[in-house]
Amino acid sequence: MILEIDFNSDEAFYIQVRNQIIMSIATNKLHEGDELPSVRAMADDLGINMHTVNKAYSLLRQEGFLQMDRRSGAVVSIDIDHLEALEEVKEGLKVALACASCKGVSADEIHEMVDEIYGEY
Amino acid sequence: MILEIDFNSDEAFYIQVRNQIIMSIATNKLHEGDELPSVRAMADDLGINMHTVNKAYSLLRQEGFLQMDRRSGAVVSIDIDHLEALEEVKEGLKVALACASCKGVSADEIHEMVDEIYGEY
DNA sequence: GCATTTGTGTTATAATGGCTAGAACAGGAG
DNA sequence: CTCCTGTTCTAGCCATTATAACACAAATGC
Repeated sequence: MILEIDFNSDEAFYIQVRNQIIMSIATNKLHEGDELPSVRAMADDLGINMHTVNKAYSLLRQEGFLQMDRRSGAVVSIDIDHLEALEEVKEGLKVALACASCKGVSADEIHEMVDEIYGEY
Repeated sequence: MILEIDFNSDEAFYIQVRNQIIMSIATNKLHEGDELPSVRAMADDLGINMHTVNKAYSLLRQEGFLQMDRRSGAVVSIDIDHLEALEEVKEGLKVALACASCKGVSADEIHEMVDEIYGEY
């Protein structure tokens, strides 16, 4: 578990932690069943507050990426609801692709990017 | 200009306004040179504060979608920097696609979605 | 022509809520 | 009992949102 916080980013710390954990799962650096460090250990590592990590973990649990238990800590456990996932991804894509389209990015360029990113998974 | 604010959303009002204006440009409901309503008029329409709209307009100006003038108000004026646009789009896609991949969404399904969304532009 | 009114974005100030954090609490493991 | 979990309580700070007053430009009335 090697995450990095960008203290100058305008993204909230807990969002950065959440995103990096999701990307770690996607890139196979984290697998189903892996235990994450305790909120304190992770917080010390990153130089942020335990609460901020806890918030990230809670969000990930709510989004179906983790399960949390008082004694064993947080465990990667992905809850897949395919239809819901498709809907959520699509909502996110709408805004990003609207931006892209306005700025003259073609559909082909988007497809290339998608393949490039998915190539790492 | 018919926008709608979701008062229950966790997205800030000014972000909602910004996103909808960008999507309106992408879907050709707004065109280069079109004048947007004054911040007061728009705010009254949406039932929010003038300042919130002003913040959205300022952000859009900073992102290269609008130009603002004290007398003529806000005008759609797209400043295209293709390389920068590609980079920004890619950053946004990374997180969204990581989520998608974790939830079992295939690259093909993403490509379908991209075509579906881009079909409206 | 000039004063007034109306409309524009801007600035100053303040209330509210989310993000972050420190300290103390509750419960299981060794 | 001691150490390690996550949880709750409390508080400071900053972004978001809002009200009021300002500064400037255009249109209106005389």
